[in-house]
This record gives sequence, C-alpha cells and structure tokens, in this order.
Amino acid sequence: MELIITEKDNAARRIAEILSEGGASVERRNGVPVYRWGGKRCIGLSGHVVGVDFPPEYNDWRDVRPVELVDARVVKTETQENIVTALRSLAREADSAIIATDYDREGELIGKEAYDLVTDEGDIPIQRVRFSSITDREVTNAFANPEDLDFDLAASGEARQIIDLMWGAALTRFLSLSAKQLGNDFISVGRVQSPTLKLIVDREREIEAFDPEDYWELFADLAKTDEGDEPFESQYFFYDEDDNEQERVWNEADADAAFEQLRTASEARVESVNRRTRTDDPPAPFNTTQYIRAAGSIGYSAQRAMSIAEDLYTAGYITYPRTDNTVYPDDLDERDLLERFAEHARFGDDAQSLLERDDIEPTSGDKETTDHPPIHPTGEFPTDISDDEWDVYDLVVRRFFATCAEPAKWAHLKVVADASGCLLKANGKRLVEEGYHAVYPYHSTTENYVPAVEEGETLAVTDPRQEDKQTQPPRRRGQSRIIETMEQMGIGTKATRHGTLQKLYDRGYIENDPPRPTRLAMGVVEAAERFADLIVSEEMTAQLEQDMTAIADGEATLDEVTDESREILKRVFEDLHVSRDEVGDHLREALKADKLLGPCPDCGEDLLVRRSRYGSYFVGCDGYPDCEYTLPLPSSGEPMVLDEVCEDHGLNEVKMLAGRDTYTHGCPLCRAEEADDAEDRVIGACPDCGDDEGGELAIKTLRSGSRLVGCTRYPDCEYSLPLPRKGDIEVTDEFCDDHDLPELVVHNDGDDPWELGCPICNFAEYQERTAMRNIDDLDGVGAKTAEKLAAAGIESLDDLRSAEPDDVASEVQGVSADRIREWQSQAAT
DNA sequence: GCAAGGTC
Repeated sequence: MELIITEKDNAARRIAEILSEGGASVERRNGVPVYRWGGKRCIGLSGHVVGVDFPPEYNDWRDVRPVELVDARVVKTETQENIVTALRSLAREADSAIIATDYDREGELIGKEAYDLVTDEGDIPIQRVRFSSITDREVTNAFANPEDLDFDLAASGEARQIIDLMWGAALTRFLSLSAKQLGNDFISVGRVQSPTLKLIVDREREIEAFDPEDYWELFADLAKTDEGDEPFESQYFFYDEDDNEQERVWNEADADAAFEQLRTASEARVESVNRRTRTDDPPAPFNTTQYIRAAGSIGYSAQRAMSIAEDLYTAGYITYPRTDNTVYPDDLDERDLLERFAEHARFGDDAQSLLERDDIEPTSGDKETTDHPPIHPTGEFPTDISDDEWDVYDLVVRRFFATCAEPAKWAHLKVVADASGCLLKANGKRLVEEGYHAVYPYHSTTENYVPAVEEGETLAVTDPRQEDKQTQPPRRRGQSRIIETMEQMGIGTKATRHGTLQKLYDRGYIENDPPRPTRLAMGVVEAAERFADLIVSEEMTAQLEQDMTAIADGEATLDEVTDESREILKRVFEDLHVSRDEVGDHLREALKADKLLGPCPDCGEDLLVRRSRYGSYFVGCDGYPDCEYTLPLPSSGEPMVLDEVCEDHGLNEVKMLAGRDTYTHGCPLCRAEEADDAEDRVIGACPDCGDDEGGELAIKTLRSGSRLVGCTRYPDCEYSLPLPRKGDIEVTDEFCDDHDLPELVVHNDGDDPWELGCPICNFAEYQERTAMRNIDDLDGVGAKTAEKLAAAGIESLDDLRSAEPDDVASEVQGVSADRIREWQSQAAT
C-alpha cells in the first residue's frame, strides 16, 4: 500500500479525487478521514501535528530560573494525538509513502514531522511531491516525478521553532516574574508580537509628542458667467521660494491680508487650463493581506474577515484564504470561470460583460509563490449563507472580476485663476471610462466637478472663506494597516498576522479599533528597548531569515545557528539580571497606570479597577486593607479606563468593552450617587410573593448603573426583570392584561421612544429571541458546517452543549474535537 | 501557564 500525506484534509480529499479520477472512497481512522482507492491511502494532517517544548521538569515558573531555559533541551511532543495515531497505524501497513504537504518552508517541516512519525513505524521509502495548485495537471505531473524531502529546508524551520521558543519563553517568564505577574496575567514577549507592539507604541509616542501648529487656508467659489452654470470650489495658493505650490499660510497676518484681497475681488481671470487623462489600473489578485484590507474597508475586523473566509473555503466556495501569492497560476482558466458566473443570477450580467473582451489578460501583483493561488472564487455557488458571508463572497467574486477587467480612465482638469492678485486653483476629475469600476464597486469613483473653461475667461468669485486649521498628529493605524506594515517589515506570516494582533488584544496590550496601546504595552516596550532590544526589533526576524536561508542552502547547520542565538540571549540575561528590580518596578507602575481612576474620596490614596476572587470587576482603594472604600462596576464586559476625567469627583471615566455591546459607564462614583438618589418606583404586585407576603415590584437603579424591575422584599425575594441601562423610563397608564403591570416606554435623546411594554412580556420575548439563536451564529460555523452538524443530529445549541466532542468529530468531516469544544464554550455563554 | 507556525 502506498500512503500519501497532505497538510490538511481538504487537500487530501481533492488530491484523492484527482489521482483516483473520482473513484476514491472515504473511511475513518481514529475519527480522521482517510481516502482509499486501489492500493493507495491518503490522509490529511492538520498542519503541525507535533510541536516543540521544554521537558516537563522545566514547567514550574518559580522553580526554574528563566535563564535556564536558554540551555534547556527542546523536545518534540505530539499535539494532535488522534491524527498521529491514525498516521502511525497507516504507516505500519504501508510499503511506501509520499509527502504531499504545501510547497513552502513550513510545509517542508510539516512533511519532515510526518517523515519522522512514519519512519518510527518501519523503514519504508518516502518521497516528496511538490505542486503549486491542486489541479489535474499539476498534481498528476508532481506524482509522476516524485523528489526527495529537503531536510535542510525543514531544519531551517526547526531552527526558527527553537529560537522562538527559547527567546519567547525565557523572556516572558523573566518579565512576568520580575513584575510578580503570574497566572493568567503574565507579561508576554516574542519575536513577532513584540515588534508589532512596538510599531503601535511608536505611533502612539508620535501622537503624544505631537505639537500642533496653526495655519490658515482660503477658499472661494468660482463660476462661469453664463447663466445656470454651477459654481465650483477653488483654493488659494502661492509659490514658495522653490517655486512649489503651497496652500497653507502659516502666519495669521499673511492669511488675513490674502483674505482681504480675495474678499474684495468679484471676478477672476483664468490663467491656465491643464488637461490630462490618467489610467486607473484594475487591482491585483487578492493575497491574504489585501483581502483583509478590502474586507476592513467594508467593516470587518481582520479576525472576522479571516474567520468568514475560512468558512467559505471549507464550504468550497473560495480558494484557500492564506496565501502570499498575487499571480494566478497558469492552470487557472479565467474565461472558463467567468463563463460559469455568466449563468448566475446575481453576477451573470457582470460576467457577461467581461466575456465580451477579446483577450482576458488578468492583472498580477509583485509576489508569486508556490504554495497556493491568490484568493479567488472556485465557481461553486453558495446557496444558504449568512449576510456577512455574502458580503465577503461578493467581494472575492468581484475582485476576481476586477482582475479580468479593463483599466478605468479619468479626465483631470486643473484650472488656475487670478482674483485681483490672489491665485486660486481648482482640480476637477471625471471618470470617462468606467473600466473595472463597473464590476468592482469597492473603490471610490467620486468625481470633482470643474467645468470646461478657457484661458483668459472671466469667472465670478463668490463666497470667499478663510478657515483656521491645525496640523494633525499622525493617525493610528487600523488593523489592516498594521497587518500590511507587518508584511512590509517581514514579520509574521499570512496565516498568523491577524492572530498576532488578536493576541495583543487578549493580553491587554491594545484596546479599541484602531488599536491603541495600554500603559502596560508602553511599559513592556520601554523595558525591552532598554534591556532586550532585539526582541522588539524587526532585525531579529531579518537575521533569522538570513540564518534560515543559510541552513536551507547547506551553508550553516541548525546547531550553529541555535547555539549562536543562545549566546546572544545569555548576554541579554546578564543585563537583565543586574536591572531586575528596576524592570519589575517599571512594569508594575505601568500595570497600575492602566487601572488608575483617581483619588479615593475616603483616604486620598489611588482608586484602582480591581478584580474580585470571583472574577468580577470593581473599584477598590490602593490603601486596602486600611481603607475599604469600593464602588461597583457593571457585571458585563471588560473595564477600560478612559482619558476623560469626571469634573465632580476627579475620577477617570470607565468604558465597558463587550464586543458589540460596548458602552461607556462614565464615572463610577456618579453612577453610584445617582442610584443612591433614585427613588424606587413601585409599579405593581410581585408575581412571586405578592399574594403571600405583599411584595411589590419596583423600578430600581443599582449602584453599578444597571436598572431592573425587582421585588421590594429583596433580598428575601429575588424576583427580577432586566431593564435597559440607558434612557428615561416612563411608566404609562396602559396596563398589561396578562400581568396587571403598566407598560413602559424608554426615552433616549434623539431616538424614537422605545415602547418596551409590560416588563414581564418584554423579558419573555427577550428570552425567546436569545433561545432562537442558532448554531450558525457561532464564530466559525458557516451554513455548510451547520448543515453537516445537523446531519449528525446536532440541530440546536442544546444538542451541541450535550454532545460528546470526540464522537462528533469522528462523524463530521473537517471538524475537530477541539473545534467542537470551542463552540461548546461559546454556546455556554 | 511561556513563542510562532501550521489548521479548524
């Protein structure tokens, strides 16, 4: 039997299909799909199935000095046991094996891991095939000409694993121990995350150091003197000593003088008219980064964009979403794919229009790689997918269309006019040939109207205006800009960059979108810059890349490279040990700054956001236990301290981060005082204890800012119904027939009043709505997956909660037990 | 419990 091993199940299935000419059947080993035909078996891994780690005796952070990790052995551990077991058992039956993992460096390493596992079970010949896309021609060709595994290339990947682990783990432990931050809130650093964080911190430093400057700009409207002609905007400018056009006037007196001149002018003479046409080329095919950027521009976070693309990929609608490639492979027949779309109700017209071109010569980007094609639709049409998935699918289809479309053409018109010595200019642009914009509405086609005028013509000047402005600090980069910059810096990979960003959020290093660094992040970067500069520099990756190339080329060995890295890290630790206390103090101070609200009203010490033993947040005094002052915070979300300070109490305001339900809580002391002042408003009898004990329902405001309808006998009776946090609640004269309670109306500034109605009915409806939440609302579950789960008997969140992950995984193709567990934890909340 | 890299 010949065993074929691929990097993922999806590739295994498609390769089996091609090589067996559709005759392969699927069976399961340990829950892992195995494709069989003739004397062949084909199994897909799940990326790395083994990982590097330190031996268990290094596990305790307090027992092991971090520097000891530098010389610690690094061992390989099996991380995907079911797949490893399946692979081993297949290997025992095989007479030969073929490694068909992705055609890139990490693929070579994953292949080497499979090689080692197969070799463990017996000595059989093992070969390697390489192909750039899973198409008939490429795959058949590759299997007809098998090669050998490139052990040097795999070793270069292993060197990276070892260096990343050693630096990351040793420095992470050192910083965490020095700041006494163990447990969940450890302080992490790494070769990729830390330069990324520095990138964000550096921009924040520029913003903080920015000193705005005043300047003035002047505008006026111009119009042809013919009647009915629309006026157009023009801007004042002058020539500096180098003869460059300048619009900004840096001195108020000069601006006033120019404005005075402009104000008195009623007409302007056209001095020059310049026309040119500009070609606007269609965009290149999507790689991961450009896809994330485009999805970002229609409102999707990087993480969400990748999650949706992943779903569309596993469902078979788009190609593999993790790719650096921006050149379509030779096998992709663009015309053929367009013809498929020509039949489609939604895309048919646009596809037809493209097919009318004689030659379809798609655009290409700068980078061509061997592992996967650029992201494009497969030609398989989705039927039952969510709105978000449609948004993204539409984007991917139209991007493919755009790459097959004609360039657009713009006509630019620049008019310069003289208004009694004041120079005015107007730049017009008009889209004269729509080109790719006709099929790709994601790029702006905003025109700027300037009419055709002649040199020497007289124009009317109206509405002169002077605007005082200030120079602006550089803008924070959005998520997709950060990912693009990481790509330019050469850090991270197409498959990890969005995850790295997510990690920075999860670790409390960045907040909001566009991301903004916390004080902790500033502290960590500062500490690293002073004592372990390499870990926050992009040079570390650049050097590593060079070393890896040397290993791959046989010019250096894995041991030489890792040993040299060990020596460098040891020297870093010499510095760190001397400054250990200083580093710890610095980090602790930064940690505190993120939680600091202001002075305690009781004792004047610092009030801080703290976390109780039960995991909930509250405001407590740094003087504890001498001072026991506390304030409650809302129970949902993660508190974030804002820059805004409450005028009454001098405390920073607090925002509660809870995804879509994020809201500003404001000053916690204001909220508490409001609750203390608020009268409970009785609205009826308590349904639980009204008859027996005489309990009444009242609208209450809690000190945490939340409001509810609750029993006046609380805490003896705990009956309660939720109310919205915001808005004035009006108690109307209308009563609910079923519950004999008044209907409530919530008034919010600006919005239409919300007729909440009877609070019991409202809560019942709310519960029904949340119960109706479906399986495909879970992150990473698309329509196709939901279908597969339903086929395995999992049709509701309840079914999912009670399911046995391993059983489900063995029944549902392409879904791991870990994935099920992740969904279960989502379904639990 | 540390990293980064696959895949889901």
